[in-house]
Formats: sequence, C-alpha cells, structure tokens
Amino acid sequence: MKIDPRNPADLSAQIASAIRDAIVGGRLIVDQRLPSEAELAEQFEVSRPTVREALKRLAAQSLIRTQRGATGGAFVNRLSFPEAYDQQITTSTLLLSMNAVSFETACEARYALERACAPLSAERRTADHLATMRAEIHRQAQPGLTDEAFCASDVAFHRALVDGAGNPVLSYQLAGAVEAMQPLMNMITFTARDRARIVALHQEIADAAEAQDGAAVTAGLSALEVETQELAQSVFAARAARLDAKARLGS
Amino acid sequence: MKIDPRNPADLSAQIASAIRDAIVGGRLIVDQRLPSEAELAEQFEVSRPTVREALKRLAAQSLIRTQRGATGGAFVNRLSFPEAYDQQITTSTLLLSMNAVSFETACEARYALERACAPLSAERRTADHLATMRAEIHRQAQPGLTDEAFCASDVAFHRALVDGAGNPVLSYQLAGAVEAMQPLMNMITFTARDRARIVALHQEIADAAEAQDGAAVTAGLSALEVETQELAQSVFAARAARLDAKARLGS
DNA sequence: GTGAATTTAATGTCAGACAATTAAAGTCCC
DNA sequence: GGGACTTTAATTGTCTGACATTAAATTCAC
Repeated sequence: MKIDPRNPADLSAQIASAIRDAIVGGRLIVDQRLPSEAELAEQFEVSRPTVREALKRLAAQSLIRTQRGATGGAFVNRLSFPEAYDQQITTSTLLLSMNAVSFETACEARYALERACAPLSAERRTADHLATMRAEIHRQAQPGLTDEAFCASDVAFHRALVDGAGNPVLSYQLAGAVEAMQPLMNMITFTARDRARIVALHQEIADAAEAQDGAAVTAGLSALEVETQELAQSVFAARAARLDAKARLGS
Repeated sequence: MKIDPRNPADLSAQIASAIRDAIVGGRLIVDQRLPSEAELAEQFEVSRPTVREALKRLAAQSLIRTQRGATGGAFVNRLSFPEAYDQQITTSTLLLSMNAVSFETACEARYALERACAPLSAERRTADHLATMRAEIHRQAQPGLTDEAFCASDVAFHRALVDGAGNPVLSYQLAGAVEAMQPLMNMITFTARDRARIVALHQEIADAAEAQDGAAVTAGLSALEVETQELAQSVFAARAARLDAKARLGS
C-alpha cells in the first residue's frame, strides 16, 4: 500500500484511494482495524492531518467507521443496505436535479425498473406488503392531504410493491429510481380528479398483487406511467402558457 | 447554515451535513463558490483543519470540487453521470461482497432489471450499439480468452444493450447491477461448452435487437438467466463436493 | 473478589506557520 | 498605448506541536 510521493498534489486523495483499493480488493476485511493515524502518517510519510483528511473521505462513503478511546481507531465498515440506500438516494437525486433530466426520461426509467419487479413481487409479496399498500391507498384518498404528503405516500406505496419481490438487491437498486423522482413529482399540482385516477390504478395494482397476477401488476404500472406522463405534460404545458402570457403582458 | 456547538462530537460531520443539505436543498447552486476555508472556519466557529475535513467528506461524494490559486476555492460540483456511475459501482460492489448476497439473488436482480431495458433497447438501439454487441460476441468466441476477460466482455455486451435504450437514467441505475456482478461471475470457471452456449444466446439477443423485437430480447435474457443460474449452481456444487472430499481425506 | 481511581492509547480539535499555485494587478520597455 | 514581464495577493495544501476527549485496560484500596 504505497502512494506516489513525486506527485505532491492531493496526497489525501491518493491515500484514500490506496486504502479504498485495499478494501475493495479484499486486502482489508470487514471489521479489521486500520493502523492508527500516527502509524499511517509514518507509513505514507505524511502528517497526521493529511491522513485524517483521507480517512474522512472514506468515512463519507461509509467504507470505514471510527471509534475513540484506548482500543479505538478506524475499522473497515460493513456497508449495510440502509447506508447504501441513503447514498444511492442522495446521488440519484442530485444527478437528476443537476443535469436537467427531463421528467419524461426519469419517469420512463422509473416505471421500466418497477415493471421489472412486478412479476417477482406478485409471486412473493407477503400479507405485510399488501397491508402497507392498502394503507397507503387509504391515505392517498383522504381529502385534506397536501400534494407533498400525497407524493410521499405514493413513494411508500411503490416501495412496498418493490420490497414485495423479496430481493434486497432489487430493492436497493430501485430505491434511487423511486425516491429521486419525488422532487420532480413535487413540482406537480394534483387535482382531486388526478388523485382519484391514481388511487384507482393503485387499487388495481394492489388487487393484482393480492391475486398474484404478475401480468396485471405490470399492466397497472404501465397504465400508471401513461397517466403520470400525461398529467406531467399537461401541468408543464399549462405552466409554460401562463409564463408566456405573463411575458406578453410585460412587453 | 448553522451547526450545534453544544454537541462537540464530530464537528466536521456536522459541517459537512449542513453544507450538503444546502446543496441538496438548492440554497447552493451548481458552480457557486463556497466561502474560503478561513471564512467557513470563522462562520462555524471551528478551526481550519476541521473545516477541511468537512470539505474532504463532500469532495469524496463529488459534491464539491476545489481549485487552488487566487480565484480558487471550493465550488459546488455538477454531479456528472460518469462520476455517479463510479460511485454506484463502488457502492454496489462492496454491498454485494460484504453482505454475503447469494449469487442467485444478485443474478435474479440483474436480469430482472436488464429485462426492463429490453423493449426500449430493441426499439431505439443505434447501429453503434449493435456493432459493439457484435464485436463483444466475436471477442467472446476467441479460444485463448481468460475467464476474466470473458467476463469483462460479457459486461461490455450487456452494457451496450442497456445503453441502447437511450435513457441515461436507466443506464446509470443498471451500471451498479451489471458491474457489481462481475466479481461474482469471476468466481466461475467457464468451460468451452459453457462459453459456446452463452455466445449463442448473446447472438440470439443481438439478432433480436437488430430485428427490433423486444419480446425476443426479453426471452433471450430470460434464457441467459436460466443458463447462468444453472451454471453457477453446478460450479458451486462441484466446488463444495471437492472441499467435502478433501475434508474427509484430512480427517 | 470487587469497585473505584489511574493510566494509557487513540481520535477529535486547535493554533500558527509555510509551501504551492493561480489569477489579477502593476510595471517596464518599446 | 500596448504587450510582455514581474509582482502581489488570495487560496488551497501541508506540516508541526499541542491539548482535549474518550473509553478500555490496569492498578490499587478495601
């Protein structure tokens, strides 16, 4: 585990990279203790602050955890699913918001991925997943719900559907796709009529899941995608028209 | 943008969190310059090294980039797709290798997600994507190829298929699922017979993509999944038997 | 033996300094 | 006046040395 001392740029990045490679490559295993900061500083021939910056980089990726005290130090962290979820969601959300990804593209990706889970979820969903879906549908039908709460409930519904597939890897991969859509969805104003249609489709999907009819779940999701795309299109068109009218008035 | 000075634990994590929230929440926009390290230290009432540790945490997530020199500083970074890919792949790979995810589970997730891209890819794939797929098939048929190179080519083939859907969000989400499988695939030894079967299925998929037949691409992927699962099962079973025999001999 | 006090080793934080880098301002020659 | 060169200032990158904080191990009194 060595770094290039000739390139004096970004020593902490180089050190972080070296340790990361050791972890990914299996030379450092889970729960193994790294040398102390002082020892690492000696090994890499840098100062302790530089080592610390490298360790903080790794901590930010949940690759290590640190513990204070006599037997403390930095330990290789077992990357847990919840930690990975969080990182995925943050990354996906930023990626979408910073790259002017169209609603259409994001929506297409989300429903394509969700349909991938449909057959598995129909087959394996437990009573628990069904109950969560039903509960969220019930919440979505409440009249006084804010748009934001409606979207949050929508995410929870779809999450239950995805989790129903009983494949944690699938749930993890989908987390980003589903959650990252929420900020985009929050830009939409849902009329009572829109909500009724969405709730009806959710009902359809839940019924299909209960009947373990994968094809019907898939069909329901496709219908929901069409509905969502049309809704978004009309909302954005109306908004553009309003802006246009305002610009004319101003000129 | 304030932190809690009463909790003296992990000041750098708190500061990183505050700045991250400002970025995710849109209060800091892309390419905006953050205050200098000295100014941040004053604002948060901490020392410069502490601020630096916080900034390195954010840099590790590609949320900021830094520039030296007179007009330098830390800038909010536009998270690019390639950067997001890398993070996704690292996270996914570690998640799988550290959590004893079975080959079966990972493989199921991968093919489920890939099938989600099949109809879109069949419809939209360009001549370029087809050419890449054909080239990788040709490479896979070379006799002297190592198992590792065979796996790498397999990943490239599937990547081209996924990219064919022309949806960057989909490509991004799939990157983790496909690439993270590679270490698991590398544990398998492919016989010439195995390779021939896989190449034949790849051929089938490429033909279907060329004919823009989404259903046939999906079917090909499903057949490939069955093939891969059976192959893995037999390899692992044989390995377990060998270990068992060795244990008996030893006792 | 058991519980409290002490020691110790590690991370967390600070202060001040210097080096390296980069762009802008200033200066000089033509 | 204009262009090439020099200086300067601002900022990050790194180092040194120190102290604070934490928590486990050890010691010691009882």
